[in-house]
Amino acid sequence: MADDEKTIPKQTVKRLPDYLTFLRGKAEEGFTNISAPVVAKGLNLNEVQVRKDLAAVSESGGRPRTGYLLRDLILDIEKYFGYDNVKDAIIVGVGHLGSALISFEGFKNHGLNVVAGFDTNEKLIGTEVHGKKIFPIDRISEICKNFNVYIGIITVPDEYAQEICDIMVKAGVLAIWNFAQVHLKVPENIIVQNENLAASLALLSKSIKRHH
Amino acid sequence: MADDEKTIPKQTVKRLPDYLTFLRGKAEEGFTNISAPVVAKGLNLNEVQVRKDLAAVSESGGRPRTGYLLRDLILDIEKYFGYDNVKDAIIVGVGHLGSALISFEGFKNHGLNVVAGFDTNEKLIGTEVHGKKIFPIDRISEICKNFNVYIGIITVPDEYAQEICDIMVKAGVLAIWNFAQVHLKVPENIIVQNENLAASLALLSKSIKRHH
DNA sequence: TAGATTGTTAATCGATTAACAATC
DNA sequence: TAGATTGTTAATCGATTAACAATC
Repeated sequence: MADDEKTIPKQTVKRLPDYLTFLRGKAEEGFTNISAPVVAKGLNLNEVQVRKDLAAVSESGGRPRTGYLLRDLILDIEKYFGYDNVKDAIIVGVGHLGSALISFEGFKNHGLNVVAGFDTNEKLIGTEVHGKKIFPIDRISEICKNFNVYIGIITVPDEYAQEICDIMVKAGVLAIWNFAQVHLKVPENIIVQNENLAASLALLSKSIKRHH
Repeated sequence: MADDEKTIPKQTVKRLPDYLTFLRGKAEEGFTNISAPVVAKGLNLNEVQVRKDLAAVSESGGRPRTGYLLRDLILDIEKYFGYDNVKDAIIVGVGHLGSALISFEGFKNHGLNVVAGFDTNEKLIGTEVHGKKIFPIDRISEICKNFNVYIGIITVPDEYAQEICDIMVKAGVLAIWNFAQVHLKVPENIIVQNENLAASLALLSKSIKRHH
């Protein structure tokens, strides 16, 4: 079987979602074509960088003078991320952050679907939060396996994060999005992405210091 | 006045919050010393990289064989980020995500303090969400100026994000943490950090594809 | 045609990793 | 002393930017 997917540089992959958001906005405004220089200006990036990024992901390429067909370009990026087949995820920990994420509209646009929430809180179990059912922790494995869920989101307090992580791994979860401020120990083949919100904000506030 | 702060590479700065979280955990476990190889193993990073990172931020340096004094190292990182003087921030948009962030415990550990929330919802105005008062949008400027708030968090629906951004800039906000999926237009001197949660999750789910 | 834009090759830049001497 | 660890210099790697020919 051919490896028909070009290897796209890591940094480029990180920028693709931003391009996608920007391009979708332009499409809504009624544009049908878009050029690299316009995208670069809009997102405050280097022109050549954008050109290379778009070239890397675009199947049909752009045309001198007119640029890219906006619709095709959007489809190419969506295809790269596999948005054609929606992926399911579970959220464990339906506190403030967890329930905010359950209801997060933005996921839809990126081919993601939260199928269920899990919590230890008896009052929550059996109820629905923003239309998603909440189950007890001990049903994680069963539900993940039945519904082929490979993505887990951890929004429990720090001290329970590792425990939940272990349960997820046993349940067949392959990728974990971790909001707890804990470094999770996982087998080699499992991918963990730590979302340290406080750290992000700290970095932002740090950047003020320099200018001020 | 001396530029007594070494310029630390951008990528190193990004890792510092992770070191901090890890080191604090080790301190709680009762360790008094820590070496670069231990940190590297714990966070799955290259040993030399950690050594360079720690050397960049540590004032007193480490010692062969014993490593760094854990307490000092933590203080050095905290000092670098300026955690000695807590910084205030406001949140505009007290929906699910906004109210989750208001209550987010993690901010404390990073020298950040949310002083107030703002919303258009009449039912919310005047109430408290997790102990923070909610004000109407038209009081953003007054409150930011009175309390010297330079950090703004945007958690409103996409279509209002630019409008809120403009109000913040006029109110003297210097750094904006944007959760809306919109590219904000700001003057040159204002820093915007986009937190595209859906995109992060998309990247994570993408990484599964490769291994699976 | 003239000019804007693409795609690509080459040059630069910064970050990571390797190698190693110095130290306790 | 032997061995682990630091700090630093050099080599490698990857990403960004510059330069430019090809194209419509």
